[in-house]
Amino acid sequence: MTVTLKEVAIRAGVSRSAVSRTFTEGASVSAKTRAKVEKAAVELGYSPNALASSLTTGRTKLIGLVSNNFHNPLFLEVFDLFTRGLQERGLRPLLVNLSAETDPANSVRMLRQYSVDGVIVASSTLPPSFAEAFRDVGIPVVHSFGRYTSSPQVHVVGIDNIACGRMAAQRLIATGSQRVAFLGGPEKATSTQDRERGFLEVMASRPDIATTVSYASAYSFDAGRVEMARLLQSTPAQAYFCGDDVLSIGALSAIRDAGLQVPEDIGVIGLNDMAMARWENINLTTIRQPIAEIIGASVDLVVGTIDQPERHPETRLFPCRIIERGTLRPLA
Amino acid sequence: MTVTLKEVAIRAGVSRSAVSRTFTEGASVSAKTRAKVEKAAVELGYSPNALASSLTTGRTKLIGLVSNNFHNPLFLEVFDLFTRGLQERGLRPLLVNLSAETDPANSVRMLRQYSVDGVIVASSTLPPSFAEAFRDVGIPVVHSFGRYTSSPQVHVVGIDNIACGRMAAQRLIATGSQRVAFLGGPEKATSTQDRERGFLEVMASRPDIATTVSYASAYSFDAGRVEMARLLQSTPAQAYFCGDDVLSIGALSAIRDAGLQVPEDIGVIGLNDMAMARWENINLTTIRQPIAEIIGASVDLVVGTIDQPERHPETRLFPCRIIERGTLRPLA
DNA sequence: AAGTAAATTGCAACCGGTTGCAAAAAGACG
DNA sequence: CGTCTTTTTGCAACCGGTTGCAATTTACTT
Repeated sequence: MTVTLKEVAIRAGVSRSAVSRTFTEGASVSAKTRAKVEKAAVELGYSPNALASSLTTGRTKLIGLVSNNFHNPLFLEVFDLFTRGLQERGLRPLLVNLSAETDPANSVRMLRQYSVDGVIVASSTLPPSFAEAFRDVGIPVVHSFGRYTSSPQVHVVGIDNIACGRMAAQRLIATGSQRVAFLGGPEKATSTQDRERGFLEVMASRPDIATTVSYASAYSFDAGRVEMARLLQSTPAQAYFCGDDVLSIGALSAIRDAGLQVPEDIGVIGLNDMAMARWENINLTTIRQPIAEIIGASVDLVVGTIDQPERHPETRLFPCRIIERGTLRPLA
Repeated sequence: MTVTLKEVAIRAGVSRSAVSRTFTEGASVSAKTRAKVEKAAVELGYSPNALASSLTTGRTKLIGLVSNNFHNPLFLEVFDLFTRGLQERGLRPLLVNLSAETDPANSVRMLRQYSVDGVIVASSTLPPSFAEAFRDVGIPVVHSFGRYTSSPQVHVVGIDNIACGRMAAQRLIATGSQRVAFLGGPEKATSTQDRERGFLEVMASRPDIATTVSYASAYSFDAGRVEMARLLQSTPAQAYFCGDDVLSIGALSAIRDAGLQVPEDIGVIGLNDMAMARWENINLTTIRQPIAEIIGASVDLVVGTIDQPERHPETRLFPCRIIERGTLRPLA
C-alpha cells in the first residue's frame, strides 16, 4: 500500500537521491529531473515519509502540547488556537493529557521517544519545574500561562497575575464596597497564589475595607458554587474577585440561588474572558486575558528556540484589561 | 544530547541486537544480558526512539485525531476522553484541527506522511466521504459521532440521530403543546438532517399539532440566540427541540431576554447533555448522548482494525435518553 | 560425560529516507 | 572547438532501530 522513494526512483528512471532532492526545499535538481520525478510520484501516489526523513534531518516537526486543563472551557479555545498556530507553521501537535499527573517524568520520556522538536506546556497550575524537566533533557520548551520568575529557566508566556490581582482589587475598591474578597482556585496553583498576592497587596493599603480570602478546590463551576454557598452561610463580602471565569459562573449560580441580586447585593469579577463570559445570560464582568497573543507568542518562541537552541530563556507577559459587563456595579 | 542504542550496546558490552531485544516485548534475552543492558541504559539515560523503530515494525502508535469542532464545549470533554483513552492503550493522539476545511486531501496526506496507525474522525457535521478518504489509502479509520449508513464503508460510532429526533418529538407532544418546532444546527450537517427527519416523522402522525422547522447557522450560542430572536418576532412555538445544547442555551438566552418564562411560555429540549447542561443556572432538559461509551467504542474499533485490517466496517450506535431538568414542562 | 534439544547471541541486511563527495554533464568564454 | 566553471547526478554511508538466520551457549537426558 505504501509507496517508497525507491519505487518512484525506478519509475522515473533516476537515482533515489534525485527523488529525495526534488522533495527537499533548496536542493539541487534540474527542471527536467524534477518533472520526471513529480510525474512518477503522482502516478504512484507517493508522499515522503516524514518520520524516516526525521532520522537524518533531526527534525520531526512534532510539537508536544502538554496540558492538564481538560475541564475548563477556556482551554478549548486554547487548543483551537494552538493547533491552528502550529499547523500554519507546518508543525504537528502531539497532545498529552496529564489528567491529575504532576510528575513530568512520563511526559518527558514519551515525548523524547517521539523526538518532538519542542514542547509547549499549557497550564496555569503546574509549577515551573514541570517545564524545566524538558529543558533539562535538551528539548526546547515554552510554558504558556505559566508563572513569571525574575530569572527564568525556561520561556514563560502569560499574564502578570500579580498585576491582575491588583487591578481586580482596585476595581472592587471603586465599587465602594466595605467588604471585598478573593475567591481563588486551588491553593497550590501558581496563578491562584499570584493573583491573591497582588490583590492583598493593594487591599493592605485600605485597612478600612474588610478583606477576606478563600479557595475553591478547582477551577470549575462546581467548586465555585460550593465555595460560594459556604461563604453565603455567614456574612459574605459585597464584591468578589474570582480566580477564573468558570469559577465565577459557579459562584454566581450560588448567589442567585440564595435569592440575592447581582451586582446589587454581591458583585463578581472573573478572569480570562472566555467566550462564554459574554453570553447574554452570563454577562460576566471579567479581566480579559489575551489568549490569542499568548499562544501566538508561545508558538513563536518554541519555533525560535528550535532554530536557536542556546537562546536565553525569556518571559513574555501580556497586559490584561477589565471588560465591564453586568456582574459588578459600574464605576461612578 | 541524544543517546542511541549503539552507545548502550558498547557500554554494556553486548551487541546492538541485544539492546534492542531487551526493549522489545517478548524477545529472547537472558536475565544476565538484560540486567547489563538495563544498567547501561539508565546510566546513559537512554530511551528508544519510537520513530526509528516504527520504520521496521511498521507501527508508530500514532493516531490521527481529526476534528472540526473546536467551538463546542462538548468537544473539550470529547478530547479529554479521547486523549485519555488512547494514552491508556499506549497510543498518541496527533491532533488535526480542520477549522472550516471539508476536503480530506490535506489531512490524508499529512497523516500519511506521519505514518499514523489509525485515524479517528470526530465530527457530527462531516460527511461519510471524509472518513472514507482514509480508508481509501488503507489507513484504519473510525468516524465518531458520524452518520449511520446501512452499508457502511468505514466504522461509524455514534447515536441514532433519527431516533433522537423521534424521542424529542414524542417528549414535546407529551407537554401538550399545540405548536412545536425543530431548531436545527447547520442545514448541511448530517446530524441536523437526521434529527429533523426523525422529528418530522413522528410529528406527521399528529397533524393537529403545528410543526415548524428552522436552522441556526452553526452549533453555537450566538447562532441559537440569533435564530430564536428571529423566531420570537412572529408567533413562536411552545416547545422547541434544539439540535444541540449550546444552541439551546443561546435560544434560552433570547427567550428570557424577551421576557418570557421557561418552561411555562416556551419549553426547550437540547441534545448532548454536555457538562454545562446540568449547571444549576442553566439546568437544561436534554437528550443525553453517552460520549464516554462512544469514545471507548471508537478507540476499541480503531485498535481492532489496526490488528485486523480486513475487518468489516461496522456501525455502533448507542442509545440516548432524556435527562429531565428545568427547561421543559414535566410530564403529567 | 557425551549427546541432543532449547535458549541466547551476533552478524548483516533492511526499514525509508538524506547527504558529502567525486564524477559527469551542462554552460560560459575566448 | 577546447578549456574552465558551475550545476546536476549517483554512489555509498549513515540516521536509530529490528529481525531472520546461523552460530554459540546453556540446559537436559541418560
